[in-house]
Amino acid sequence: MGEAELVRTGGQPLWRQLQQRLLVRIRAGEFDGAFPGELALADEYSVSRQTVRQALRELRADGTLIAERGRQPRVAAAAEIQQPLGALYSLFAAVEEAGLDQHSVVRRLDIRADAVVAERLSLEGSTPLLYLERVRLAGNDPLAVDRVWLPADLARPLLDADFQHTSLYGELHRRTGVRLDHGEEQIRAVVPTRAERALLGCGETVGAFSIGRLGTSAGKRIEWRHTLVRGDRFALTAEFSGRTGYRLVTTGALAGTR
Amino acid sequence: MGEAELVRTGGQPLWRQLQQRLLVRIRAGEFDGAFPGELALADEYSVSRQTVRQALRELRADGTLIAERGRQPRVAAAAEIQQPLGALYSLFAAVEEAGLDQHSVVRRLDIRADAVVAERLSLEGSTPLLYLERVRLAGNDPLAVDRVWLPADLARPLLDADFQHTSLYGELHRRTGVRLDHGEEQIRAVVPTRAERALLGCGETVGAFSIGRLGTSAGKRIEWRHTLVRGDRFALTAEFSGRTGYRLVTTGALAGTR
DNA sequence: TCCTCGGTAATGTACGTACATTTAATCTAA
DNA sequence: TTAGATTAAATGTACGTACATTACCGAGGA
Repeated sequence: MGEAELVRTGGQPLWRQLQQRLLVRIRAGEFDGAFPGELALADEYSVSRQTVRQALRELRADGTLIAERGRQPRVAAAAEIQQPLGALYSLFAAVEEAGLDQHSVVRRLDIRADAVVAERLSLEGSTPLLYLERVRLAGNDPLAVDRVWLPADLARPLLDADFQHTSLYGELHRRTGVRLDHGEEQIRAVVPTRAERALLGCGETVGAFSIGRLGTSAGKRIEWRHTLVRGDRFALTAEFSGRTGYRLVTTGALAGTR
Repeated sequence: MGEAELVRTGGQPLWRQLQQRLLVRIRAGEFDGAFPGELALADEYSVSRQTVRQALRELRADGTLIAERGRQPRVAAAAEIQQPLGALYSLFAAVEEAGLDQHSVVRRLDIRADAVVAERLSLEGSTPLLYLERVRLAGNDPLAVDRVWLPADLARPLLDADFQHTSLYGELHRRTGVRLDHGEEQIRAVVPTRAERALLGCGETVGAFSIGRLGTSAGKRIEWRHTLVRGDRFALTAEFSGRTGYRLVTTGALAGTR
């Protein structure tokens, strides 16, 4: 609970101390059932309701908490804040939008160790990883080569899944309850090697996006992914302004095979 | 001024009515000199200071207003809302961060007409455009080829500017008062042509980003830009989460010449 | 069984007060 | 003239109160 008293002299305002304490408790899952009301918190921490409201203000604004009149306030489930995430989402949404059939050819699905990838996931070099390698097709033509590594102790239930038509993230969530909530990616422009060109079925004059992605769930590194996307069939489209920042857009991002 | 009294019975809370009135006055430019303090507003509209604070809260959060302790609050000039914008900003910030000298070789700076570009800017095909073509260097090595078209009636004052060391946007703002506030860009992965490779000084196995950008100011299309960036020296790095959305990051995005 | 009517609990709104902290301008004295 | 002290003005923090509004649930009646 809120053992140590809030300090009223310290450099930090009461409401921010309270906010931080609450964040800790939220992340610990203490409030997964029900979040206490403003009055209850004011009582527990011996501060005024206004101070509690100030503490909750940002948490509500950023979606961590959901509170409505008359209702029991609650901690937002990760699912409720889920949004389209990342350049790859943008890619597959574009395929969807273009009305193209979307399926994959699974080239590898096994358990293996890879020291380089393990390190990226903050794991021991010998840790077994589930490895999935697919060629992704839009319509009948190859669009991307996609390779994913997940910790095997988490992802083993995926070993017998059929990834020709199902999405990795959907299957991961269905079978393990885990969902990506954060990630970083690095996008490069490259010239595919001959082997890659063969897989993608494209000529020498076609560039490609090389996208590396580190996905995390609840602060834990869950996924390393590398995707090579044909540059002649896909463009990243973005929109930005001072107010809204940078936002990926899906419209018109996909081209037919030339 | 705030003639009509706020209605205390209506469906809308006092603070929202106040917020809307203030927005109207802000947009009319009434507060361009100085924005009144909370107490002054409370007095003028006969509401409590808390109500005024609630009304101002969102305006401050979204950057419309700037208020700090002790200071005269003010309406944010368009410039102050300016944020790092777009993949190109990300590129040049990365150069800056790497401590590399940044300059350009100006290959063209003239007035010309281009029907294709004019159409993108929603202009007549024969409308004269200012055209600037530069090779941008980081350190001593070419990093990108940058071509910009601006409507000549706006950008003519830039004709005698020296773009070896000054930025287009800075110069545009200084000489015309116009500043980009919104834009769309499309990013492709391509293989540079032989001519482009010569300009960029890179080999056959190097890919490139092809970035097209349409920049607007106050809803008017101001700029069409095309930039070709060496893929071996630059990567787009992004971070995303359900909370924050998609955000470009500059750290570590730039590599030295291999 | 269903439905209405309260009661309860939660947030929303709005008022009030007091004092702390920061900044900028002004005044004063060396 | 300049450095320092004072003052005014602004927001920040924190407390208090009261009542309105909404959602849920349970009890009692038709």
